[in-house]
Amino acid sequence: MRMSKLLLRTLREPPSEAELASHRLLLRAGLATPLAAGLYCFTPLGWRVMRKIEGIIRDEMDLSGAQEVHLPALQPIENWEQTGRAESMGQTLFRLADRKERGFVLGPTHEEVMSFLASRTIQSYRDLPVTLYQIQTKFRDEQRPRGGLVRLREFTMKDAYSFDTTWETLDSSYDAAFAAYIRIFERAGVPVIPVAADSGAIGGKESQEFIFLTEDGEDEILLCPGCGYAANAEKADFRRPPAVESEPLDMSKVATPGIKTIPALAAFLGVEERQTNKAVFYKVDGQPVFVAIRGDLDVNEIKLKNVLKAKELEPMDEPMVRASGLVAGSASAVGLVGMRIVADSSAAEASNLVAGANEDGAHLLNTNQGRDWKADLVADIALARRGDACATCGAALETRRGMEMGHVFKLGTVYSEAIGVNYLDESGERHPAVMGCYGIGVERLLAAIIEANHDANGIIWPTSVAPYDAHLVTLNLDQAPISEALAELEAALTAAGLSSLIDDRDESAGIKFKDADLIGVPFRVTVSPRALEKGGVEIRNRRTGETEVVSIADAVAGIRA
RNA sequence: CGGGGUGUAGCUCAGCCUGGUAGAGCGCUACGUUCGGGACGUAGAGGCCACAGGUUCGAAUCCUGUCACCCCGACCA
Repeated sequence: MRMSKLLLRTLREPPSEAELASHRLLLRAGLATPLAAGLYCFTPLGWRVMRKIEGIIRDEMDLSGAQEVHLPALQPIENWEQTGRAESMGQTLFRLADRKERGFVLGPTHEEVMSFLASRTIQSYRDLPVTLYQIQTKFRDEQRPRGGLVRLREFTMKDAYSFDTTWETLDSSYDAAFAAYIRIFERAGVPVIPVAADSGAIGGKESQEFIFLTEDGEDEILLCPGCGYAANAEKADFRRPPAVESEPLDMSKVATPGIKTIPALAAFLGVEERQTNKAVFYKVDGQPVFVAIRGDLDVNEIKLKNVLKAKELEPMDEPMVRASGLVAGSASAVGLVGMRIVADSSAAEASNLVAGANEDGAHLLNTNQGRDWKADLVADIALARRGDACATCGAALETRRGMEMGHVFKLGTVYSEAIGVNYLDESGERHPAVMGCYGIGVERLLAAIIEANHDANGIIWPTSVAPYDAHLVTLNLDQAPISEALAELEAALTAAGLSSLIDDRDESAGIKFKDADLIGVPFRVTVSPRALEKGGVEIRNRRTGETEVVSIADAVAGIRA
C-alpha cells in the first residue's frame, strides 16, 4: 500500500477528549474517528488491525472445535420476552419498531437467538456437544460510553455458546473455550489473568473473566500473593476477621449523643469496630430492605443483589427512610418491623454487638441475632478489601485495577428451558441442553493491545495484529537507484508473503519517521541514498529500536523471522 | 441518573472578565528552496464563535434555556 494513496490522517496532537493512551493513539495514528459517544468509524488502517484480531480469534475458535455461524443483529423482542431479559436488561436494550409496529431490539448479546438456532437444529444427544460462535456487531445503550474503544454503544463481539447433554460435559466445552481464550490473548499480545467473576442473578454455577491488569481498568481485582487466588471485587471471597468471643450478655440501652457513624460509635464507647453492628438500608425492586453487617465490614452490593435475586438495588431514598421509621445513624434490626432483614454471617453469628436503638442519640449494648432480632436471610454479602485474609490460604489480599477482556460462563439450562433447546437421550427422554457462553470484545481487545504495546512515540504492534509487516520509508524517491531498490524490496517482500506500507509521500524525513513510529508497524525499512551507500537498506525494529543496514534479502529474512 | 468540566478553522487553543462583528500555531492548497527525526519562504482557502430565545443601537463576549462531548461516581447480559 502506498501512503500517498492511503486514506489516513495522523495527528500531531491528540484531540483533547482523549485520556487513555490507547484512546490518544487510536486517534493520533488515524485508526478511527468518533461519530458520536460510543460510536467510531474505522479507517482502512484501523480496520486492517480489526480484521487481524478477528483472524486470530476465528483461528483459535476453529481450532478448539467451535463452528462459526451468523445471526441477525435485529431481533424480534418476543425472544427477549421469553427469557425475561426484555425487562431485566432494561434501558441497555436498544428498542425499535417496524412499520407494522412490531417490536424489535438491536441485539446486545445473542443467548436468545443462538438458542433459537440450536432449538431448530439440535434434536438428539448425538447432536451434542456443539459449540457455535459468531463475530458480530452488538448494540448496548450504555449509560456512559468511555475510553475510546473501551466501552462502546456499538461494538464487535466474538460470542460463543456451547450446548451439552450434562454439566459434566459442559466442563469440557468450558475448558476448551477457556484454553482457546488463553491462546487468543497470548497471540494478540495482551497479558491476562483469569479471575473468578460474578455470574449475575440469572447465572449458572461458574464464571471467569480474563482481566488485563492496568491502572486505567474499570474493574477492581483482588489477588492473593500466597496461593494465587484471583477474583473480581464484586465476587471475591475472603476470611472475615474473627469476632470478639463472649457469652451473650443482657441487652441495655446507652446514650450516645450526636453519634452517627461506626468509627465515632466505637471511639465513644471504647470498643472495636468489629464489636458493632452496621445498618444499611436499600430499596430493592421498590421494596425496603434492611441489611446488618459487622461494623468493620462493608456491604458488597453485587453479592446482596444476587442473594436477593433482585433486578434493581439502590440505596434507600429519603422518603422511604422516613416512611419506614428508620433512624439513620442509630438504626438496628431490634424491634424492626415492616421490611426484610438480611444479615451478613458476620453480624448474624457475632455476640454482644453494639447496635442502634432506633432513636436519635442512643444505642443498644449486647445485641444478639436470634435473641434480640432475627434475620430473614443470612448470607455472605461482605465486600473483600485490600488486606483482608484470603479465604483459601489466609494471606493478605492485594488489589489491582483491570480491564475485562473476555468472560466465560457456565449458564446451565436457563436459556435452553426458556427457548426450548431440548434433546432426546439414549432412552428417548427429553432434556434441556446445558449451555455455556463465552465472549470477547474485539474493539476493547484492540484498545488493550495498544495499552499494553506502546511507548512515548506511538504504537508498537505485536507482529500478529500489525496492519502491515513492514513500513518502507523512502527518501529521495525521485533518484533512480532509490526507486529501483524500492521496487526490488517490494517484490521480495511480496514474494515472501509479507505486506508492506510504503511511504512514498513527498514529505520531510522527520515526518516520515515520526509517522512510522506512531503507526507502529513492527519493522521499518528505510530506502535512502545513505543506506544504499552502506550497501543496502536500513532495517529498524520498532520495539527494540535496533537498527542495522543489511541487504534486501537479509531485510526480508529479518522481517519474516 | 448525581457531581465536575468543555463547546471559537480539520487538530491544539487565545479572545469572553471590561459588548463594537474573529485570531495564533499546526494541518490543508499553489509555487520555490530544502531532504535522515514533525524544515523554510511567499501567496491562499477555510468559521451560522454548539443551538434557541432574551437584553442592547450593536452579542463569540452579558442573561435564560436546550443540546453535544469529556472526566469522576452510580450503573453495566
